[in-house]
Amino acid sequence: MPDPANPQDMPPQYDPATVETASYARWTRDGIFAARATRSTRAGGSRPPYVIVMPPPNVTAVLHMGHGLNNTVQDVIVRWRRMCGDEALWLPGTDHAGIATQNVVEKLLAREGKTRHDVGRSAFVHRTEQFVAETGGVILQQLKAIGASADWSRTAYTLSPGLSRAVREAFVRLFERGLIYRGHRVIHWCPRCLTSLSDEEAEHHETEGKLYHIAYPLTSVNTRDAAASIVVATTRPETMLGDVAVAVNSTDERYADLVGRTVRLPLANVEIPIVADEYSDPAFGTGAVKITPAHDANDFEVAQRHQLAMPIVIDETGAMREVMDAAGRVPDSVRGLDRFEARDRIVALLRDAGALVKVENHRHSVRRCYRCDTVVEPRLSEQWFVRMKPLAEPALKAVRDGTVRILPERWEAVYINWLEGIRDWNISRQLWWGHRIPVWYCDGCGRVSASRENLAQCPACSGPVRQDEDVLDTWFSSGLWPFSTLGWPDDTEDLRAFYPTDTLSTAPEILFFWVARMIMLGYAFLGETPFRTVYLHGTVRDTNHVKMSKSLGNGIDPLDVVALYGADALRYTVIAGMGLGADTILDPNDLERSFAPGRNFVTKLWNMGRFLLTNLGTDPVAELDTLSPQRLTRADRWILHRLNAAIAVCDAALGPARPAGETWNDADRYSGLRLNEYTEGARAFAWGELADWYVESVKPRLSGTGDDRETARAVLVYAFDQVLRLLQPIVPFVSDTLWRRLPGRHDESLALANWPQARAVPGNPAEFALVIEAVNGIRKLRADYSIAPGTTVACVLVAQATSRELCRDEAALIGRLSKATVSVVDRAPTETAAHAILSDGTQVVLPLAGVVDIDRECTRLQADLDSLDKQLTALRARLQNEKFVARARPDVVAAERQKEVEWSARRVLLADKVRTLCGA
RNA sequence: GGUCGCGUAGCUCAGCUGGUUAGAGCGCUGGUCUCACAUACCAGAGGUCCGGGGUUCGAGUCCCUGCGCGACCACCA
Repeated sequence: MPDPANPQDMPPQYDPATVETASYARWTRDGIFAARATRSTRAGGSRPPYVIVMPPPNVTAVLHMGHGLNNTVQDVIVRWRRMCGDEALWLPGTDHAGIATQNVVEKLLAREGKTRHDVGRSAFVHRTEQFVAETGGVILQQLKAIGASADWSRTAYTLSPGLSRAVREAFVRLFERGLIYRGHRVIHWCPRCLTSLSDEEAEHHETEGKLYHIAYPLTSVNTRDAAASIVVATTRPETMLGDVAVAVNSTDERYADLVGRTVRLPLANVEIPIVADEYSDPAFGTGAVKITPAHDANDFEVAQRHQLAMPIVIDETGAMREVMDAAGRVPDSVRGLDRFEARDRIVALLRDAGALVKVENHRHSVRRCYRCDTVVEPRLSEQWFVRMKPLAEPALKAVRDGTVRILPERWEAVYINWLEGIRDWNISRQLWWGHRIPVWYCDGCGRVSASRENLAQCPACSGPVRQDEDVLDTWFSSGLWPFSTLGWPDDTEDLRAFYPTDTLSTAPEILFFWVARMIMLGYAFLGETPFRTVYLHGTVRDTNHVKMSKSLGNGIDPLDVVALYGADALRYTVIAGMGLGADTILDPNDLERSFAPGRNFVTKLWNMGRFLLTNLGTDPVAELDTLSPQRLTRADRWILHRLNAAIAVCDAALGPARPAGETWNDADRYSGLRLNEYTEGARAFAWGELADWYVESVKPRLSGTGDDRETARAVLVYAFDQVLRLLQPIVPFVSDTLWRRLPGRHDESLALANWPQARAVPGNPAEFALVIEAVNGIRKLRADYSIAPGTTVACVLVAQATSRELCRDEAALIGRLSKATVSVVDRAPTETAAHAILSDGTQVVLPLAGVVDIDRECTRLQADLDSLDKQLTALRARLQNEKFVARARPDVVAAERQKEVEWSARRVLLADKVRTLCGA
């Protein structure tokens, strides 16, 4: 059993499995994710609240990459804010997901050969509750496996008693304000789910269909008539059985004298009028449109205008049947047929009757149920609606004036456009699983009562009442989520401390379903926006850019990734690739390749920690502040300076956390939450600077003695500590595990440590850059001349006067990192040699007596010189261009001038070298 | 039909208000098991920045246009 406190027990490869479960258990035990209302500044505490409510996954869901992505985003943000000293709350929960869950349970019943009607409503609901209790919420456990730092003590559920009370309160308040009404309308109906759907739930799909031209014969024919019939065009011939009129545009001269006449509806054998209505577009089809009020929303409106009947000829299952006012319309040979079979049959019948004029191919969009993909049937029925216009006003204003910002910015226009044209929301569903509509009907006096409490009798006449059979759209309860989860409608401490929340992270697909409704309802009930930032991330797709989904078999199971490479590797990979709003492309067929960046980085961090912990020794490590600034070496100053730069990059990428005032100002509005930039900033520092250069440079100092060893240990530990802090939000497991082993940390938790801040660095931090250049120069020469890695070469630095001292001081370090014996001189030796010229003009000279290929070196040098000449010429032309000097930004011009000086100096040296070595 | 986005190295992507010789990771080539790390290190190859116009001293970046993808919205039957 390895001892995690003993660095000797650290294996060279990080093994996430041994660390992650234990880490998470410890975080839970220590309660570090729990937020307390009393600490919020809004409740008299000292910490600004920072709140994210988790988009509740369906209670029956299992984790997929979409969840993995979104919840990692939220976790990174909330962990960042937690370290910044905010009272950070990430509030988790699940959604009862009306249709989705009911469908799952119905499928289970189907396996037993039963339908929900066989078992009855209360038994069905009970069974569903049972199912949810047994299998639901699995996803929340899975989220823990990827490190989600949610406050699980507050886990909410839309169908819990508390949230159900919020739903009733919301419904009744809207009802009392006249914003909820019952209407007889044509709505989208799913014949498979047997429920109505909102406009948003009926998705458009482009479909290759046909446009049928059907002749409706005039009932009486004049000699003046050009034809004995009027031809209508339709994509859905089966609905003709429900036709009540043919509409033509009043401006359409072709049909001017037919208006007011009647035609005989084929097959149904009913006489129907020809009416004039603006709805008919003369340019489409034949310019004459059949009117089927019960099965088309537009036709419904036409029928209302003309006071026509509205016979229903398709039943709720999508089968042809006379349902209402349609007696005799459905021929025997069609009755009972599914609508699509009926279409074929009717087309055949029309063809036989000679009424089918022609059939054209026609591409159009067909709406399908968002849950089961069944083609939706427009259907006349009685539903509950929310009047949206008044609710939309404040929600529009909030985004327009910057109270709420949406990232990426382009979605704001989409949001505004949708809200401006918003239509009433059908909230009733003919389902059993959900919040039953809190409305009671009195058959005695006809009163309709919405009530917070269950009613046993009519409040008006005390007669018997019955509750509405329908349930609410699942998105109705979701819309209350940011405040129902905090205890609304009660005036709770949580609500005061944490509402409004800060950031909502989700996929753009549910901008209308959910985000806009939360904002509208937040204003409706709290008078305030539910959050200040909407962060819309992209979609996870495979390498063919196809959205990952279980049904397509192109998904990646995040738990597989966790098992293979660890949660940190998953998180890092996903976050590093998070361009704002951009899709994430991963290869489900090559997890190794997809997640190597994360796995490699985590291993690198682990090994850096391993080196540090095994080479630190047991002496106490000094605090950086206690060291005299004079003791800092060039490397020390450089790495501390680079750390400052990294912190600045991360801060700029992440922040600002919240608007400076009531609204976002212009500078802040679209900045921040660039998670990929943050990750890259931290990675580049950790790997490219700290590991590659500082750790390498510090090695001899650690095994030395005295003050310098103390300094090196102090700086190394400080820098590593700080970079672990920067990385904690992204890779919490490995960073916390390493951090806890640092001297003096013991039982602290990195998740609660302070976020890094820049500190003043004495002296010139840039000097070390020359060391790096020199090492790179020598390495390049070695590679160019194929000098075996084992051999140490002699090397001369011909230093510029300004950097001579620096080169002398650091000669040993340069030599060690480049495997060379370095000496520093003032003038170039004349022997045959390879060389490189550094940016300050210092030359690296590598004697190659007997080995160097003079011709090759000359060729190389000449090429360098040519290239430099070319660039120098372009640079000088630019500087001599009056317009450039006059119009370019002054700092740009200054930089170009400086460059000209440097390049000229290099050219002199290079030309000199070419002359000595190559003659000519 | 309307609106919007994208097209930069073999792959996935950065490139912020136009201004050095366009970057990273993965992959590839060559070399290293160098006492933290071969899930690593060192060096390298690889780009007409989708095509065509234009604005500008200067365009991957701005404008127009063409091509190719993609998303969202939509009551033309």
